[in-house]
Amino acid sequence: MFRDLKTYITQKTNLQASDIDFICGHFTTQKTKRNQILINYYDICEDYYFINKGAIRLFTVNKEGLETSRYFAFENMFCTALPSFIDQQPALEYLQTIEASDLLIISRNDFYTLVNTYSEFDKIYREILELGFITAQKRIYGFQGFDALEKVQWLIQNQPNLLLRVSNKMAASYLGISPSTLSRVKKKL
Amino acid sequence: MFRDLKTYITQKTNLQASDIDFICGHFTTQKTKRNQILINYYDICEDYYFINKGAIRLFTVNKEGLETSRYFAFENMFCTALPSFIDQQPALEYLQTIEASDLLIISRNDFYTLVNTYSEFDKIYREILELGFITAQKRIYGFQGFDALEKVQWLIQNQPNLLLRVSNKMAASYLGISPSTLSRVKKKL
DNA sequence: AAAAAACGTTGACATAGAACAACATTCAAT
DNA sequence: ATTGAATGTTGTTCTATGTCAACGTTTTTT
Repeated sequence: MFRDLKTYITQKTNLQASDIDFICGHFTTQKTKRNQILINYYDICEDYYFINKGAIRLFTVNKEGLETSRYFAFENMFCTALPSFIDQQPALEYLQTIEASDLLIISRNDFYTLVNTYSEFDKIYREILELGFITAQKRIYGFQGFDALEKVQWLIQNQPNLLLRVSNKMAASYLGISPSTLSRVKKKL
Repeated sequence: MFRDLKTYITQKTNLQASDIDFICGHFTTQKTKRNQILINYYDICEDYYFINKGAIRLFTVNKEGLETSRYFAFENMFCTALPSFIDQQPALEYLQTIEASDLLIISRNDFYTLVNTYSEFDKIYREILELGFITAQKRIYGFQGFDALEKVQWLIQNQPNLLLRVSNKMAASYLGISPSTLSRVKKKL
């Protein structure tokens, strides 16, 4: 149950097995169906999720009812509506499993307690933030001035899983292009 | 000289004056002219900058020689080419003062030493990362599916300083629109 | 103060990609 | 296995915005 999380923590820290067990003890499990909503638009995010199996999408819906996908997370990744988790403001976005998934869940309180208790766990959080920051940066900069074809090529380079695991529609809304354009571009590759 | 930095740290931590003095002792000062390059494209970023006075732009130049602006920082903000600072890879971007500026500089080594020595300083770094992450997110999501007018309105809402402090050209390259379009859009506001 | 360079504005034109629609295909639930 | 719904594809049309160029204005340099 905690096998993958233990591996994850072991790889990233020097914590002892007993500490890792203690940390894992703060997580509960949840099995979800496909397309199950974990966080709603006006929810204040209270949990951090670790994906044992499955995939999570972060997306929002604009006033015209159009969905835009913000982020996708897969196995062995931590994922949540981080701005809301940090600031405790309404998420203004949805968190949704897009495949039947096995999740490990830790509450915000427990998470920050661990961060403040174990400097090694703090390092994990720091790494998540650093990585999240870099990923977000790359995405901004990768897309700046790119046309549709270049965006798709960038995606294949930088997140090759994504096009294989999610629908064209979702990928298109992640790239900020229309599904038709994505369809046309794919033929040119 | 360290007045603003001391205020900054005092506001964000519970550190004693003596600790704050010790921390400030790791910073050196630098006065720069307008348009002075702090970090070059292939540099590995070794320093963190705190802006006492002035403004810094993070930008890159694509293969066609076109500049795109990535980030602007002003007084009382920390700023660097963070991905390179974190990973010690070539920056692939430039850091440049866009006004005559007074900077405080701390080396990466000293910075991480402080982060690992003072849990309170670690919190500052964590806040920088959290804030950087949220800002980057907001920028991605704020721009997704926005037309030129909406982008400018977003900018006025979220970073009102920016349009006042930087040239149209730089603002346009930050928004991912052409200077002509920005000029036209501004008339409609 | 003069000259040069950079920047901002505006018009005319070109174009990538959105929108819409029709049809084909795949998926998912019973 | 069958059926209905969601997704993917492709053609046509339309629009926002880029590009280019000309001109005016501001800034920088000498």
